[in-house]
Amino acid sequence: MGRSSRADAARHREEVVAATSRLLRERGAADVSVQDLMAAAGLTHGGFYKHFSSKDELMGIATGTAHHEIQSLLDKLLGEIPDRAEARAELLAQYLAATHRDSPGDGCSITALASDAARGPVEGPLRKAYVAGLESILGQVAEYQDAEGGEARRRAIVDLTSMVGALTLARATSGTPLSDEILDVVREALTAPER
Amino acid sequence: MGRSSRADAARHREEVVAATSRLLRERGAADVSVQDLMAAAGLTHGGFYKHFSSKDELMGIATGTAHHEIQSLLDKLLGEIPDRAEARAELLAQYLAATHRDSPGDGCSITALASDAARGPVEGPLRKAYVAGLESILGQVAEYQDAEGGEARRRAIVDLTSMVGALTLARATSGTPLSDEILDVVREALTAPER
DNA sequence: TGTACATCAGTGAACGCGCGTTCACTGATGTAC
DNA sequence: TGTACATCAGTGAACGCGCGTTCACTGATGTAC
Repeated sequence: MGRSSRADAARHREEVVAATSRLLRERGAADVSVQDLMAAAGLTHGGFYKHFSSKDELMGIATGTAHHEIQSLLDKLLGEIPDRAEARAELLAQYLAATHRDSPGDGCSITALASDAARGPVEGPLRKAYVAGLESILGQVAEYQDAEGGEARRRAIVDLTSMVGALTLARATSGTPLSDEILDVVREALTAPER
Repeated sequence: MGRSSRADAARHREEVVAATSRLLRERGAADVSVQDLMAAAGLTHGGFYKHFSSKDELMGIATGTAHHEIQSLLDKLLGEIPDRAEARAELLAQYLAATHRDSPGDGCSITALASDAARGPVEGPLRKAYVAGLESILGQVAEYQDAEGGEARRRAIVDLTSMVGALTLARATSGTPLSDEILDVVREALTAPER
């Protein structure tokens, strides 16, 4: 084989992180192996530790990458739709959709990684990155609310918990009629005019 | 050692199922081992297959046991408080509490096992038991609503998704101020008078 | 009630497997002159 | 620009480990008479 150029090595690292960000959301930390992740960049597993100090460290890095991807989408959507209420309705429509339910790999990291964050070690890299990202995303969801300050934050918490709960249950029941029903009912309830 | 009596064997089986029901909710299916579960009944791992055909089968049985435990609690609470609105408020108070967040082992199986159901095989015993229990529990939560028929079901879906989302995020952030904030904000939002 | 024997719950060693991590090695890349 | 050498990204075998599952065995329990 022989040594790769610095540019190639940097590209390999990025490919591994990107693949991890996707597979981590799809399968969870326990079900992605170092071998899988390196293979995603066309490499064998041995060189892993030239890039990362441990699997745990990569889990933290990839959690941050996944969160940043979602934060970009939130920023983009709010930038495209000036009216807050409309932007919020569009966010809910995209979030509580069958497409989102069926592609966790490029979907919301808050929902996809919640159980890994809850069950992993409190001081672990994944948990730390998860919590930091959640705080940021909560701030972004608050900007979608037709309110300011504490009230905007409270509404953001209510919106986000409903979104996470609905997507979580829709995924747990996917393939059954209940799954679509959950998405539809919650989306309609959250966008009902009396709110 | 020698053979155990039928009564002892039946007790052992029950102990293993009970321990699984608890540990499964705490750690998830991948992080409970056959050895752990047998040890909980004071046994060694070898005899496991005298009781169950596979670890997967036990995961399905224990999911059902956990669901039944929650269903009993829901029944009991509704039986004790005649007024539906009061019963619902009490349910929300108990569900969205630090105590519940901190003891997943005897807490809501819908929240605790959602990611195992979502990530496991669609035709696996755990997923099947999970979905069946979710339908039943949804029916019970509908009885807490001040409405009938489709409207009661819709409100139950909204309540349950909020409860699941809030508990999930509170657990993912436990130990931080945000965790308590999520429980408080969602509980207050769901029990606000204008609802 | 007592005896002989079959049953089978539980034991503990063994199996193949995949995991995260380590390491001696290879050889193209990067650097010093 | 060309050459000599040091660097280090990637390889693939090896490590110890815990897993789910199998199995020959033990000996108390359950049953038939």
